[in-house]
Formats: sequence, structure tokens, C-alpha cells
Amino acid sequence: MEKNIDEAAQYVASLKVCAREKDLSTGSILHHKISKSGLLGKNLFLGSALVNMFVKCGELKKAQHVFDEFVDKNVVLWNSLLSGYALHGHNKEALACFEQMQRVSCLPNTVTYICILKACSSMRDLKKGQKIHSQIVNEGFLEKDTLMYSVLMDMYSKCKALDEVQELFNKIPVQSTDSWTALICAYVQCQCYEEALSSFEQMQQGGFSPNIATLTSIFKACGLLGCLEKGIEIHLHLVRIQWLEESIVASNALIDMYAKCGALSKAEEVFVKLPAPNLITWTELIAGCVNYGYGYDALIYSERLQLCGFSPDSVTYACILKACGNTEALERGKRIHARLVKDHALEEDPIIASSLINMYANCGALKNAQGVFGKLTTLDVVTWNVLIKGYVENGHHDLSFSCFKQMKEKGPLPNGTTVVCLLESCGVTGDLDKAEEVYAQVIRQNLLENDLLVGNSVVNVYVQCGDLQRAQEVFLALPAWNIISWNVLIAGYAEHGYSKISLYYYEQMKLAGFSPNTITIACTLKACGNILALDNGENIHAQVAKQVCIQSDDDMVINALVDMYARCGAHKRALQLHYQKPFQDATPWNAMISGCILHGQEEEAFNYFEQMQVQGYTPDEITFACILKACGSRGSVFKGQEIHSQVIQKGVSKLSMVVGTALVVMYSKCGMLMESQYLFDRLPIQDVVSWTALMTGYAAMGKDDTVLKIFDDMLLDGIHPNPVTFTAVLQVCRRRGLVQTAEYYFEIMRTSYQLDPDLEHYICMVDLYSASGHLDKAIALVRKVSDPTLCHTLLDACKKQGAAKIGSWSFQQM
DNA sequence: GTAGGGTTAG
Repeated sequence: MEKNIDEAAQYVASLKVCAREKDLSTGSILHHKISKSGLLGKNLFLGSALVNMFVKCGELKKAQHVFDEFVDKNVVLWNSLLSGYALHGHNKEALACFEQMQRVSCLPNTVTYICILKACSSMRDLKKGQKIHSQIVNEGFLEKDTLMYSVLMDMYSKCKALDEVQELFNKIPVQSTDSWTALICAYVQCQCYEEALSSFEQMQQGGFSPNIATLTSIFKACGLLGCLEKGIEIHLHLVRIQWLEESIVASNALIDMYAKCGALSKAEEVFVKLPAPNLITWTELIAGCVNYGYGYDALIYSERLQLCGFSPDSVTYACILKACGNTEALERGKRIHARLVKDHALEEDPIIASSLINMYANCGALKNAQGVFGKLTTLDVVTWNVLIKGYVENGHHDLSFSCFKQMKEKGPLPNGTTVVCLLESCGVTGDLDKAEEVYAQVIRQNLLENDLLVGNSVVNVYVQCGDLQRAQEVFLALPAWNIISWNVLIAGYAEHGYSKISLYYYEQMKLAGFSPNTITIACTLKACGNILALDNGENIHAQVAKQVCIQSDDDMVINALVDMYARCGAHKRALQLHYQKPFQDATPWNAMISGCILHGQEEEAFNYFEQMQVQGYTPDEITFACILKACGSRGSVFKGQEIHSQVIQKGVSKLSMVVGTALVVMYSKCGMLMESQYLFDRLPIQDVVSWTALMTGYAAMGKDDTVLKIFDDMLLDGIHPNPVTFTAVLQVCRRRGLVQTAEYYFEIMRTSYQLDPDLEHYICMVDLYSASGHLDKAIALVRKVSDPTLCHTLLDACKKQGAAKIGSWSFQQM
């Protein structure tokens, strides 16, 4: 008997080694020997060790087989098997085991509960977890082992029941590193990163030092929050206590933190010091490069990892393919595709398939993207979304909607991402009907409920299509708002010329308890500038200083402030900001210059243009465009030519649209039609502004036939005229007495181009009618519009013709 | 002498 015990103890020791090293072959030999020795089925110590060895080697069937050999089982043997099922994610089997052992009256102990809770966690089965929790409490196991608290907290956090986690934490009689760690991990699990960091502070204040798991979670929180400073601080502490090398997991978390914060050189520093980076390490680096726009570096890493003997898995492939797409490395992408086909990876993994489609779409190779899509046997919603996004980004809006149609007919059902993509497409095309169709689907599937992005996208699409009424309706009906929802609406009103309404919603937003962010401030200041509301703008400036989440020296805020002050004519206030913190580039100077132009102070504009260059700022395209505008308004030909040669000196070999158009306008205003026409012919694209500038210029020279000819050419070119274009045309008609032609243009302006005539157009028509003897028509228009200026026009015409009665009528109208 | 958790990449 004595000998047997010795022998069994030796076997147990050897099996332990096999389990740790996952050495199945030695383990199997031992299994064989033990069977022959007759010890199997009798010695429970040996049985547990054997079951455990097979479990650790992933041989669950063999573990079950050994387990079955025992007639009398104790709790340790049950636990050995149960832990195996839980470890390998066979949660149903683990649960069955748990119930079975209780049926045969084997009482669970702490270890049993820990294992079964793990199964509940990975099944995210809150109900089952709660049931076991109360069983643990009833049987008094909570006090037996504080580990129980941590495990329960983990279960609840996996089931997203954060309240229960906090409640448990508060009940722990004596806190420890482990309990704090469980809390911090739970916060990270539930994406409450700020809470995780503040708990970490408290933990350290309480005198507990973090372990590997704490640090791993904290790094994750820092990375996802973008808290680089905090991350560096902890890293430095780790370096001091020389702790990091112990764990590849913690090192990977650290590298990922740096990569997520965009500190790629820091990530690389940690990486090169690692004794044994794994595939995850490499993948983190690749992902970091891809996400921060260093696609080529990502591809270099992807080659290096393969040279080091690693094969990419599906996550790595997703990153590499993204890098190919970002760098438009189509040929490399195709080679990877070929390899994936050879390895049958596409059927196995939907992520790889979607990444491949995405890569082709990003390279503009839609045929290839369709090819991959067409060969897939199972299409999930992600695959469809990737294809739809590809269509939208490549301008095939019709195709994206035919996908939408197919999804609605045959499934899978669209999700939030699908509709956001489609709404983006509507925003680009301005197709309100399609936007309505998508919105209807959003309502049908109740997609607004859990995803603010969807609601914000709907509001945004109506704003982009210019239907602010509808945007407001949808906004008011949203189940919840965030700061972005408000910004979309505030920006929308400001951009479409409803600045007062924009400012009204800014006030409403504050009343609703939201704090403005940088974007809000920029939009609101824009609105103030639009309506020259200096007081309002100053109030907002004062609020910026008080707002915690806004850096008052943020360039975006400063530029918006300068723009507002300059538009309102408060140049001194604008310039003060420059003396507080020097402008970062030409942008705020441009705002100063265009502010002057807006107020007819061209000399001032030239001054600032001078001043910025003296101070070492380089004018950009916008600066030149603004200053050329000033030249045009003043008719400063020489100054204009000087700027023109400065533009040429800057080495702008091809005329850019912005500067080119500004030059066309400037020369046209200065009456130099030859120059204007010459530059017009050399523009990369002739848009409505340059066409109109040319027409206005010729009209000013009295070249009426040329104006009408140019107008026809422009329409033939498919360019939509704007109100200024029609002003030029109608002025020519007035001068030439072309009543019918004018009536025709006045008509198509509304019917064909959806442009409401403004005062200028009415003045032309009234003047033309009264000068050509159509006083009845002139009166009809004056009645319809009832504007004092228009009455004046009629009065003047009557004076000239001595039509006293109508003259006095229009005088009364005034 | 046998059984046990929390952590990482898209």
C-alpha cells in the first residue's frame, strides 16, 4: 500500500508537468502506464491529475473518459472536468456537469462556483449567473474566499450589469489589489474608461499596487480615451520598477495604448525591446500605422512579420488589406487575394471577405469588389455594408440603393451602419426622396432607439438637402440628443443663412443642459458673423473662456473668433487675438482681409496683406483670392497685376480654381476683358462664378451680344446659372429693350433653375416694362412685390415719360 | 499530492 501511494504521487507530479507544458504525448504514455498498473478508477488524486492533464491539452473526450472510469467521484474530480469544459468554452457541458454533480449529491465548493461562473460569463447569461450568485450567498461561500467577489464581479461586468458590480465591490469586507483590479477590469469591460482611471487613482491612494491585469486594463482605458500622458506616466513607473518584461500581455496592451494614441515611435520603442513579440504585437503596430495614415509603414511591418515566421490571422489580414486600400496598393492586394483563395480563407472568415471587398473598393476597383462579393456563399449585413460604402464612396449612388432594395427584399436586414451609409449618399446627391425612403426604413426597424449616430445622420441629410423644416422635425422627434445632434442643427441653420435660428438653437441647447464644444462655438460664431451680431459674438467669446471642455487657444476657436470680429468690422478685437497668441497660419489673416472687403475697406485689406507677409506668414490661395477681390472692387488694375505676378512667382504652374477664378473676376471688373477671357480659357474647370464674371465684364463694356452668346454657351456646357448670372442677362435685355427675351429668362429662372428673383431682377423688369410702354405689367410687378425701391424705379420711369397719374400712385405706394 | 479568475489585436 505504502508503495502504491509513492507510485501514485510520482505519477501525479509527472502529470502536473505534462499539464503545464501541454505535453500530450508524455501524458498519454503516463495514462497508458497508469491503466496497466491498476491504479486508474481507484486513486482520486491520480484521476484528477489525469483529467486535468487531458483538459489542459484540449483533449476533453479523453478527460471525460477517464472521469467515467470512476464510480466514486469526489468534488475535486468533478471540478477537474467542469473546469475543462468552462476553459474551452463548452459552456453547455459545464452547466450539465454542474447540475449532474448536484443530482448525485456531490456538494459544490468554491472552485466549482468559480468555474461555473466563468461559463455563465462567457455565455453572457445574466439570469443563470444571478441564480448561482444567490446559491453562493445562501451557502455562505462569499465569506470563504474573497476571490468569489472578483469572479462574480467579472460575471456581472461581462453581462453588462455594472450596478451589480459596484454593489458587490462595496460589500467586500477587506479591499485588496485583486478586488480593485476586478472593479477596474469591469469598468473597462463596460467601456467606462474614465471610471476605470479614477478607480485606479483611488486604488493607489489606498496603498494597493497594481498587478499585470490592472495595468493591462488601465492601458486599454488610456488608449481608448487617448490619454497619452497618463499612459506614459504609468509606463515610466513600470520601467523604474523593471516589471514589464514579465508579461507579453501587458506589453501588448502598452504598445496598443501608444498605437491608439498615435504615438507610433513610442510603440516601436517598446516593441524593439520585447524579447518575443507575438502576432498580436505585430498586428497592433500594423493597425496603429493604418489608423494614423502610415499605410506604407504598415505594409513594411506586414512583410517583416512574415519574415519572422508568423502567418497573419484574420485580424492581421484585415489590417494589411486596409493598408493596401489606403495606399491604393492594388497589385499587392490582388496577391493577398490570390493567397487567401488558395488557403480557402474567404469561405471561413467573413471578416477577411469584407476586408477584401473594402480594399478593392478603396482602390476604386469595384469590379473586383463585386467579384469577391458574388462568390461568397453567406452574406451578412457587414458584407453588404462594405459593398454599399464602396459604391457610395466611388459615386455609384444608384448601385448603393439597388443593394438597399435587395436587402429589404431578401435580407439580411439593414442595420445602423447601412442606413448611415445610404443617408450619406443622399446628402451627396441631394436626393430628398431617397432620404425619405431610408428614414422610413429607420422608423420601421426602430433604428433610432439605440444609435444616436443614425438619428444625427437623418437630421444631417435633411440639412444637406436644404430642407431645414424636415431636419428640425426629425431632430425634435429623436429619442435622445447628444452634442453632435445639436451641432448638426446649429451648423445647418448657420450655413443656410438662417443665422438667427441657429443662435436660437444654441440657446435651447444650453437650456437643455448641454455644454458647447469647439464645433458648436465655431458654428455659432459663424452665425454671429453672418448677421453682424457683434454683441452676441462677444458674449460667446466670454463663455468660451469659462468652458472647461474648450481650450480657448484652440486654433479652430481662434479662427472662428477672428472671422466673427472681422465680419462685424471689429478689426482691432480680431487683431488682439493675434497678440495674445500669434496666428498659426494664413487662415485668420484671410478672415481679417475678407472682413475688410465686406465693409468696403479695401485699403485696410491691402494693409493686412502687407502686414502678414512682413511678419513672415505665407499667403495661401484664399489670401490671393481675397486680395484679388479687393483689387477688383477698387478697380486697382496695377495692384491686381502685381498680385497676379506674385501668384506666378509662387510657382503655381497650373492655375488653381480658387485663384484662377479670382483673377478672371478681377480682370473682368477692371475692364480688362482680354486678360479675363485668356485666363478663363485656361481654368481647369469653368464654373458658374467664372462664366458669370465674364458676362458681367462684357455687359459693363456694352458688348450685349457677347453676353447673350456667352450665356448660351454656358447653358450648353451644362452649367446652372445663379442669380448674378440672370442679373447680367436681364440688364442687357433692359438696355436693348428686349421685352420678350427678358420675360423668357425671367420665367425660366424660376421654372428651370428654381431661383427666386431678387430685387435686382425685379428692378430690371420694371424698368424695362415702363421704358417700353408696358406700364400695366410694370404696375403688376410693383404691386406683387411691394418694395419701396421698386416703386422708386417706377416713379423714375414715369417722370421720364410724364405719366403723372401712375407716378402719383407709385409715390403713394412708397 | 488533485480542481480555480481577472488581461491583449479588427
